[in-house]
Amino acid sequence: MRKAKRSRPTLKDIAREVGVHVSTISRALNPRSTHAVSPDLMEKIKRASRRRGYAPNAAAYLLKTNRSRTIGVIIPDITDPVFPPIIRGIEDGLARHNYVAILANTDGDARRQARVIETMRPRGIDGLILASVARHDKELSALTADMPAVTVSRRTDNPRFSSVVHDEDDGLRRVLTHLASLGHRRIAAIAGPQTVSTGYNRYSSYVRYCEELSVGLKQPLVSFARAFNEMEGERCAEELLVADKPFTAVVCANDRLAVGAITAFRRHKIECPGDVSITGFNDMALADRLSPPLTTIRVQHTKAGVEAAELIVDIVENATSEPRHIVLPVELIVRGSTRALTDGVSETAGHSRNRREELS
Amino acid sequence: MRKAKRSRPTLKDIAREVGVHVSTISRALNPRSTHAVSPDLMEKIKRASRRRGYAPNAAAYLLKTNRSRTIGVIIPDITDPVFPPIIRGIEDGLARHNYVAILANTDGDARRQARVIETMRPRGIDGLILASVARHDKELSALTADMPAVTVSRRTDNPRFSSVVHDEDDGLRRVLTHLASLGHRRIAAIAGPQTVSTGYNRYSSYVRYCEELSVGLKQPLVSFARAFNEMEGERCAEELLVADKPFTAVVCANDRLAVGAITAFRRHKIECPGDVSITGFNDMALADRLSPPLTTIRVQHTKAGVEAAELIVDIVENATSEPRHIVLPVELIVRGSTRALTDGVSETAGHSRNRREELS
DNA sequence: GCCCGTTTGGCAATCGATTGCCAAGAATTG
DNA sequence: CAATTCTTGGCAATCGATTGCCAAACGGGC
Repeated sequence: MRKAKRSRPTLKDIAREVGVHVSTISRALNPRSTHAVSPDLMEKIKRASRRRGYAPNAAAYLLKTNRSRTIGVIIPDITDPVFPPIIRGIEDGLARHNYVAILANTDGDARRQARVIETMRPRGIDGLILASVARHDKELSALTADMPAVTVSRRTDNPRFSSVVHDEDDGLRRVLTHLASLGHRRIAAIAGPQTVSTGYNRYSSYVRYCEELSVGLKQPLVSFARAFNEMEGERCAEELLVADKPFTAVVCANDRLAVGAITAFRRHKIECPGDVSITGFNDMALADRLSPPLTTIRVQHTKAGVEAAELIVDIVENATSEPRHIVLPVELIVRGSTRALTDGVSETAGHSRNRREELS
Repeated sequence: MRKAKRSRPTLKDIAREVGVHVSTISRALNPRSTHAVSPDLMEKIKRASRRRGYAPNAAAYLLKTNRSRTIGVIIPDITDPVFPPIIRGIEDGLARHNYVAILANTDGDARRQARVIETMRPRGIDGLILASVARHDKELSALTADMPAVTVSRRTDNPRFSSVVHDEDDGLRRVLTHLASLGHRRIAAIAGPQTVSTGYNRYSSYVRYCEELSVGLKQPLVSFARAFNEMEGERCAEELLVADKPFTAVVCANDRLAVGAITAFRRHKIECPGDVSITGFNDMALADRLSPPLTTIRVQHTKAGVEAAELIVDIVENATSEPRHIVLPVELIVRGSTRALTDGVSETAGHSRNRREELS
């Protein structure tokens, strides 16, 4: 049973070629133990290993050292346009340190999340990057008890996880200040799921800044989405309409909700931005090509991914224990979906719809 | 130096617990050698390993068997909306067989592609799924000479790769038949990069069906994009306009090119679908929410990913040598970006623009 | 010329699972 | 009852790299 023909060279092969023991080769190639090898031998070994294209066998390395240079990346659903840029950033960041990513989708389902983590664990991943965390998730804490982990784009209430998030609060401040400056005084909201930090934080900030700027409604008009997608955006928009309270603008917890809301309003002949101003959050791909182009908050998704990668690598390599939290600044992008409230237009979205229905 | 406290149980642990040799445990747990273990011992072993939560150490398994149950997935850029659904399909398909995916982006760059393959190889990947291949790529053939590989969504001229692609030809036939039925007789094209099979095939089919249906221009009016993105779509649309030949419709090689074209035409006050009908390809996310909603070809991205995963697993596990090629059917989705040529409108996009310029 | 300290490099155990080979005991047969 | 076959399960080598420990070899000081 001979060795497969084209199999990659091993330490032993290089050792045979140079004429020394494998352990010497190992030490020569490992920066931490270089001192134990004479310079000229060193040179010979380096040349030989380069010539033969030697690369250490990852399995053997992992088996011996328990370090795989592999990070598990867990996201709800890669087809949600928020995640690709994050993942891209993660991969670029990991690649800088010669790490690779194993990816898995959970669809936001805790059972699936448990399954994928258990699939990854025996593969010896060094750590996890979680883009899927809910605010409370004790199971997750148990599952990852012995593993470095950082959350990206979201946070969890477990203080042991490091995190990279966007400045949601500042985003809402900018959005509401912008709407206020356009004259809007009755601003409704389509909030995201309150089980994840983004949904929760954006909603809290909305409430706070509405009050500070006095631009909310007396009895707040908010509809809560059960997911960050267009369908829920449509449903919530309908819900706002049936409340029959006048509003002139709607702050949505993300772009996809905004897209759904615009569609639903349009069905009721309430046009954006003519009859109602709508804002999103994220500045996802194509947000500028929609009709109308979306006024939204641009967040640094790719950067967040890169930072998360750097963070996890640092934790893994330096056994950093103190969790760190990075907050990335955001930017307001004003496009066509928001418009100044003109004096002539006293009618509001909430009312126009009802009047129309009475007529028909 | 004691063993780390919470480290996962190994075969040895289970063996000690049941009171037999590790090799017996191994055989009992491995379906292929079950016959060599008595039923009741079998039962005891299964119970014990389940109770302790035993999972084989992937590194040891890989080291010994050279099988990692890991597939490398190489794509140009995950932030291009075509790829997420493919990747999703791949992961779901792989998960069914207990495989995982390692992901890497190449940005279509051959050097990066070589680098990522060389990063993956020592990790013992069992095979590759390539979404990034160019039509000709001899380097790739060399890099992957000893590795199972399938291409998805694209093909390469190397016949040894299995592939999963969409029926591009039928897509173009449907698009052109649709436009012809709307009365269009001068149909221009924005073709994709001819270095990849999708760009090349779609263009060839466009040429062929234009002729068959006699809906092309006498001297064909085609602009070639250097990449499948909005910017190139804009550039190509401009290029079509300067040619100063009348056309009433533009067939674009994918949705992003179409989006760019619509933007560029609009800049010239040529409205879609009023002045020109435009079609895309892929039916990417949000294609239905654009203005105008895009008439396009829906392809089964997720299915393609799943099929590619099934294919590579089959090749890996059964050492299938005969390459297989799967072609998935496509579907025409008619939306707002195409419109019947009304008799009243004799004016064409190519001309209207010039007249306008003369006036101004 | 002897002793001691420092390099330099080899030996061998180890990580965890797989598997060919062998042996003991059980079962079958004549 | 003896001989033979079958079942069951243990032994030990192996995959490739790492690393603690030990032993030459070498140089310098007295």
